[in-house]
Amino acid sequence: MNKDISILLADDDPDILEILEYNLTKEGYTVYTSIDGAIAIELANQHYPDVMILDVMMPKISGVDVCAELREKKEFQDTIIAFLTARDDDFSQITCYEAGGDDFMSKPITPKVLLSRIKALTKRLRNKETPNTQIQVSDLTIDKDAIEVRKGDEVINLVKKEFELLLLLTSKPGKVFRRSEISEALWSDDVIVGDRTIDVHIRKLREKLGSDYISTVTGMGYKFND
Amino acid sequence: MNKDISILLADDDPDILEILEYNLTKEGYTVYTSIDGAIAIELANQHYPDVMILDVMMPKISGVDVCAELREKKEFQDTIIAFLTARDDDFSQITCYEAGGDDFMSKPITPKVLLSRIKALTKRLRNKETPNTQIQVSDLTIDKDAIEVRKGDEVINLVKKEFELLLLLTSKPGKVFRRSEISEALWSDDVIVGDRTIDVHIRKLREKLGSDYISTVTGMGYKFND
DNA sequence: ACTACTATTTAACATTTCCTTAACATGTTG
DNA sequence: CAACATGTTAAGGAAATGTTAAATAGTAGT
Repeated sequence: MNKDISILLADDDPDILEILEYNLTKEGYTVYTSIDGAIAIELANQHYPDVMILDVMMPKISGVDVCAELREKKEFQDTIIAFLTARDDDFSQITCYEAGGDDFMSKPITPKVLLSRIKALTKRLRNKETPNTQIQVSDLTIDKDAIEVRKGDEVINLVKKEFELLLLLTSKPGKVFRRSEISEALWSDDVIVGDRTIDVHIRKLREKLGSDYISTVTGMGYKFND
Repeated sequence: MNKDISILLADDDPDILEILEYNLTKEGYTVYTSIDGAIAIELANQHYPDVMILDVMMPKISGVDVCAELREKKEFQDTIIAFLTARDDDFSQITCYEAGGDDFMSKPITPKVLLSRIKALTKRLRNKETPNTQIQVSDLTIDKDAIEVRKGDEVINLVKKEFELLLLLTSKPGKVFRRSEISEALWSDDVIVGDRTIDVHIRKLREKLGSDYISTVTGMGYKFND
């Protein structure tokens, strides 16, 4: 469920890293870990994680400096960066936010709290997925979103049942779908359609697409030619 | 500088309210205050603040309940809601995040820290709302801020539901939105609208915009033609 | 709280679209 | 060429959508 979200953890304490990595991985996040700021920057530039959890106190480069440096670059403008620190005083909080941090958490922190915090932070991130809505088969483009089929420039308008039937057949080009399979896929169990019904829909498809796409295998069913 | 950002504060301690209101107002935010959860909900529905800072412990309705209730409604999906509480234990933090909270702060909090926290929270808000307040689709200009649509020079006045519906459809021109999607986007989960309700809104849109923009895909839904 | 007003939803009915069927034609297989 | 499977056509009816008016909910002003 969180497969598409990656998190970079940076902390100089290997124990903390391990605990957090374990818990985040278990939730389905992709996790990168680093034990200092320099490695964190390197990993960030390599993987462009969605979320970074930075310990403020780290050898070489502090979390705040990591954040400030990355925020300079356009690629990290939308990365969510949160800080983790033992020092819970005003000064360091403000420093963190000024460096461009999005959140601030104080140690000790339980994995449970960290998780719900990360969920809150990524909630907004989540809803910009662009699933592959277009399918290419032979010279046809099937657009599931637009519920339409294009053949070159020409837009072919199919009605619901025709579209569903085409989707089924093209889901496995070359495979012969027997009538029973088609019936199962297009109609609910309690509906029993007459023998000619499927034929008629096939005919409409052939009429609209051209007669070369779908072929009949007598006694077996229909298939979409690849 | 923060003129365009409004903040709703809810806390049962008038002193805290006053201190925070003073400091936030000084920074240029528009501030609303309420001493309990009921008033907070009322004010929220009236002003649609960008940020809400809720005390968890409040008479009548708790901050968590306020958050949960508002999050039900689509209008508050993007509102930033942060909690303020004296109880800093795991349990209440998780409760807060589960209720849909974006941040969690523990009292006592200095105005300075609160300010930098709010800045971090609204940072994302700021650069998301400015650029695309106007959308161009075919020959229509949709202005999210002014809630108005222009067709050439002519201003077309849409009411709220019509506007929301148009926004949804134009968010992905060409994509067919099924009734269930439309229903989900325009109404909260607990409201079930009758079958003809969506049609009527579509009809109004066609009446006002012209009938060529929105087409029906029988059995599937509606789409905005691109 | 009352009124006037607007927005939203519903219900009833009209219309359109499309799915299914029946009847018949044509094709395919042994 | 029989027996069966599939193609074709048009028509009836079911389902989806369009339309209208009226009921209801929500808002603003007094």
